[in-house]
Amino acid sequence: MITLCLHTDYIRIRPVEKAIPNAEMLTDELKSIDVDECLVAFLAVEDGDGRDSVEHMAGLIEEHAKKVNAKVIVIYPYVHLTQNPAPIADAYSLTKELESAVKSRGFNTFRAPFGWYKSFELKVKGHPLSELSKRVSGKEEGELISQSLKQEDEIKSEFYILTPDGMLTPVDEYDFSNDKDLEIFKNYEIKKSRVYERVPEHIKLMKEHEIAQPEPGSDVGNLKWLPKGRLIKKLLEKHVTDMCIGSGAVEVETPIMYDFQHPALEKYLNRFPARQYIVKSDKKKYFLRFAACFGQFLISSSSQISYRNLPLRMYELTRYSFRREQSGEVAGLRRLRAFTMPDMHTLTVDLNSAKEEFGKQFEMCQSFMSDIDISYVVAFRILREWYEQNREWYAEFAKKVGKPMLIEMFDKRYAYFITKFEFNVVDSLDKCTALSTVQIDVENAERFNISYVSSDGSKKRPYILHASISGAIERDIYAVLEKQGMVKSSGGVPMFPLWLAPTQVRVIPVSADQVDYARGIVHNMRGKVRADVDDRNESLGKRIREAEKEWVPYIAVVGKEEAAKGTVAVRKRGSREQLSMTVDELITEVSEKTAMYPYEELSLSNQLSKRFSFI
RNA sequence: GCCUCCGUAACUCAGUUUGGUAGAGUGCGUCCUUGGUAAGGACGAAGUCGUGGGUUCAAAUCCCACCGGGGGCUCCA
Repeated sequence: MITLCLHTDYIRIRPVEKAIPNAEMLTDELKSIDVDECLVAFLAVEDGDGRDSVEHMAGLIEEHAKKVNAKVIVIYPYVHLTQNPAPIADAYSLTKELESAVKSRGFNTFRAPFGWYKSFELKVKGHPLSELSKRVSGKEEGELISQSLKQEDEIKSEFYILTPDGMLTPVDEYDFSNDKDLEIFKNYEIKKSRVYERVPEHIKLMKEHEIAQPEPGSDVGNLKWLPKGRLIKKLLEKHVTDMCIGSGAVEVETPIMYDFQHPALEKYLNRFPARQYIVKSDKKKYFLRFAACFGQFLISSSSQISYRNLPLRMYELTRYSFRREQSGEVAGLRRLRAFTMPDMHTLTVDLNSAKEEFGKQFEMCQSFMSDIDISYVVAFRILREWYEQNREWYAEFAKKVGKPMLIEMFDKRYAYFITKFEFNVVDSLDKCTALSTVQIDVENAERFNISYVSSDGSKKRPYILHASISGAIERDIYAVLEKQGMVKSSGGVPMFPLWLAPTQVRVIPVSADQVDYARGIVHNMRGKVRADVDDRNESLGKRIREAEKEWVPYIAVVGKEEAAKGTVAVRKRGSREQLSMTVDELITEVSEKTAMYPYEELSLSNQLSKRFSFI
């Protein structure tokens, strides 16, 4: 926002015939303005200006007016002062806001009509303070872009394919005919354009299954989670947390906002390619975390750590991590501004130990991906000289994956890591998205002053691994829904992994006579199996159809016969056969298949007659 | 952030080209039906046509801006 302030003997303003398309209505008081002894403020509102700019500018005008002893202020919208004007609607409303802000500071105000060509005549007093230009910037906070983000353009890297036999082939020479996903991923990374007009599968499914929805009452990329989605998310969160703690991690919880001025944080911020949310508290500015790195590094830095304690793993489930992605980048569950990420950092004695941990965490990631039943493409990003020293080690990974994987080799270390891997998924629109990732960090021990005492009593810097075993939880759900959406559209039977299914067993009484028996079954399953009863007054066929549409893995029908024998007629998802089972057999089957996973109740009534629709 | 498409009942959508103030299916409610493995039947209620402005005798329909969503660019967990 820019003003040119002129202390004048008088000003006369007359709008001429012409106006821009969005000009304001010409009221009588705007048609001719004649003011004596006033401070005229020519005003240009710039792109990015907001309320703060108005307050700030009003303060400056007040200060200046008092100096020159002016009692009357004339605001004259004059876009030509800037090369970077605000959108017209913003400019108009902020112009009016500035007028009222000035008025509320005790001045008489006039305003020239907005959007009209005007002729004016004025006489500027000659004293030294009569002319003054002021600029306040509304951009100072919105545009904090890290160095790393700016550097992205300059990074040079080359792509290869590493096959399980240890062969490294430049991508251009590799034959992709046996691995479609890898080819799509390669093209995606090397940036060829794709044109799709379809809505991705998961966006339809997350609505159909009442999982999550955008919340227009919040910022973009901040979702509302409905009971079924909350349940799935809770189970995934619990599972990855159990895995990390099971691997020996200590669990902590750290603040979600951090001081911009903190020296270590400021530098780290500049090494990470993300935009931040800013929070103001009194005069201080804080940014919302984009990961748990700071919190855990600050803990590590103040802890007393001996080489005997290493490798030291520290874990937190960040609900939430915040990245203020450009609004156009936010999409469905794939990319959010607020997301849940398990973040584990491992301090290791030396690079050998770091490599060993890296390998273990790689296997944890593989195991998680298979738990949610998704296929993935592995990519490694490697500093070239590090690769040269560790060729065989990388070949081992290719063997573990059993499939060719993409290698990106960079000559200059542009970030804090020397190597990392990612597990990427390919979705229904051929988009590729990273889930799990682990990185070996060689910078931040120094930056955050993290050290351990080695066996000879000296202080040493550890190497640090950053690990997100599952990747963002929302993205896991995205990956599951995309995969099942693709199964569905290719004519298969989509389903959730059993341990994630909101309803695992749906009991359907044939007639009202069996409702009590059905409720009894559901009651017996509580705490072990998520079951509900479709006790609505609908036809049997319709209730079965709806259970199928909800992807319920086990549909248990109970009629006269079953009630008499104490059995259920089970229809397993994917087959239309009927299987007669006792209730205990069914409970055992589901419990056994889900024994390796967490269990949570669904927070909806287990009687469908009492449920309502959230959408 | 930029480009682009979209926004009509709780949901999915028709109606917008050629302006004359709304329709269907699903869901919901009431009643009938009391079922044997993917939609039983009848009746009924329900809409600021995303918001605000403009053009017009008249706007869901034409114009502008804004808000929200999808896709593309860019970017990432």
